Amino acid sequence: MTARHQHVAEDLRRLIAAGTYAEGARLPSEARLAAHYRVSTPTLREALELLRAEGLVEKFHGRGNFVRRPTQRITYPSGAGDGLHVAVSSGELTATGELAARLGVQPESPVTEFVCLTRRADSPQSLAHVYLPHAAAQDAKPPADCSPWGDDIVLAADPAATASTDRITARFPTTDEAQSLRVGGRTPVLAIERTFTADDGRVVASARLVLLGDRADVAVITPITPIAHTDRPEQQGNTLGEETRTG
Amino acid sequence: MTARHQHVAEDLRRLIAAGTYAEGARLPSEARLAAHYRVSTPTLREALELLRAEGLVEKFHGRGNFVRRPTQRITYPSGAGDGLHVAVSSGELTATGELAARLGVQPESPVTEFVCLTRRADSPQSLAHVYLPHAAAQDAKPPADCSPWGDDIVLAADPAATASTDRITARFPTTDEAQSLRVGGRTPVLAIERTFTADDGRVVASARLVLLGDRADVAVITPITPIAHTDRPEQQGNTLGEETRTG
DNA sequence: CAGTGGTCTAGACCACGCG
DNA sequence: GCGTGGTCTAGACCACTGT
Repeated sequence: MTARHQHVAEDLRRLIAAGTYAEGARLPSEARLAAHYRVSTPTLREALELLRAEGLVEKFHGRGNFVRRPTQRITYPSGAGDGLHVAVSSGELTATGELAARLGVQPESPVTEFVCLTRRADSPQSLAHVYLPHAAAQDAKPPADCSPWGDDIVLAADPAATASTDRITARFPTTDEAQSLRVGGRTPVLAIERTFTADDGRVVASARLVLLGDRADVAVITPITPIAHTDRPEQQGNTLGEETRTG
Repeated sequence: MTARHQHVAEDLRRLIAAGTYAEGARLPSEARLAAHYRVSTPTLREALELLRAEGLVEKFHGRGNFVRRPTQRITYPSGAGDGLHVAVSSGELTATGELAARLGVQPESPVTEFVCLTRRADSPQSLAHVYLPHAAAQDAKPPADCSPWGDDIVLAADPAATASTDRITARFPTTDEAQSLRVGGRTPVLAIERTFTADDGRVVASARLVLLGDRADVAVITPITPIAHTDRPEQQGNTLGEETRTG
């Protein structure tokens, strides 16, 4: 814990908190910082990596390290806050095995994909991929304004959707996700696999939401069912196969 | 993307998947691996760091790198799976500002803390801290067997608890959490701040759950309320102040 | 004690961004 | 072209583990 890079990170945190390095400002170059703290460049980079993972700084190749603007946390699903801008794009693809299984359609079926990238003041906040069976997506077009999670798209395409099942986990972003969200590959994200179902259990749509761990929350209210804890796990549906590895 | 350490990591992944390095087996020492791949030790360590973050290997200072046993994912809240062992300990402390605010008690009030560490086959799976106002915890003692999330403890202490509000995010573990869960500080975890409430809205207990991102899921079923997305965020309670920074 | 990982150095060379 | 970050090297020394 008395590692050099920890000390450097600590000092930089202090300076950022004190406002010496203001929000949005560029930090001195890594070479300068390394000279100032009398550490080698890898050590200094390690310190910056810590700050980046904490969401305090943002790096840009060829430009420098910048103090990230403090961001209010967004709370899902209420989507708290103004100033959110959602950019939606759409495309066609054919369902591969996993997606087809989730949607309950034949593999190779045509599927419409909507991608919702939410920003606040140019800072990416969340990324949502919504998958609709082609048939349902007939009259669905990318709305100019929609919720960050694409719920509107699903409801517009198929109002029969009455519930969603979320499977939430924490992981690192894929390369694409990291690029879209403008973070490094080592910033933890909240990943939500969402399945929209109708009353009869039919799957209406599937979505994958990726939120930045340091900018987003998910809020959930659960009724407490005093179930004996020694039960076998048959209480609520999770018929997806158990995974063994994180890929 | 053709970085040396990526190539090394890829090859090691392949060897692990192929069973050349079996589950639980020790990998060759970092020096040997570095020599074999003709890279420097920092580069090789970078590759191992990737695998560790993915949950494929586990490092032990002075002993070596080991292939981690594949672990089934636990799905919360059903707690799917047998073979879970929950160790419970308890203690007393006085509520500091944040905790007192969550529990709705005066700062410096006495609070009973329960810590539940869940393991499967000696592998830590989750860590739960449950906080009960001292008064309610009178007749609550650490049960020999309880749910991994400590729900039982809360219900035993105060059966009035009827709902819980969860605030879920993704982050890195604190030093303590990393130690308890036997992972590095750079493995993403799912952190859940849980508030138990009674019908009248009174806060009964508060809990902090930490799950390993690569070993756990949270499953949530939500009814869809077709709320206009342009609403102001007044729909569901989140009276906690908005945070601006991840600490 | 010997072997292992943990951390660090003082450079080097390459790739990107911007003027 | 110049300054920036991205990656890598070939060592060094320290701390921990087990015999």
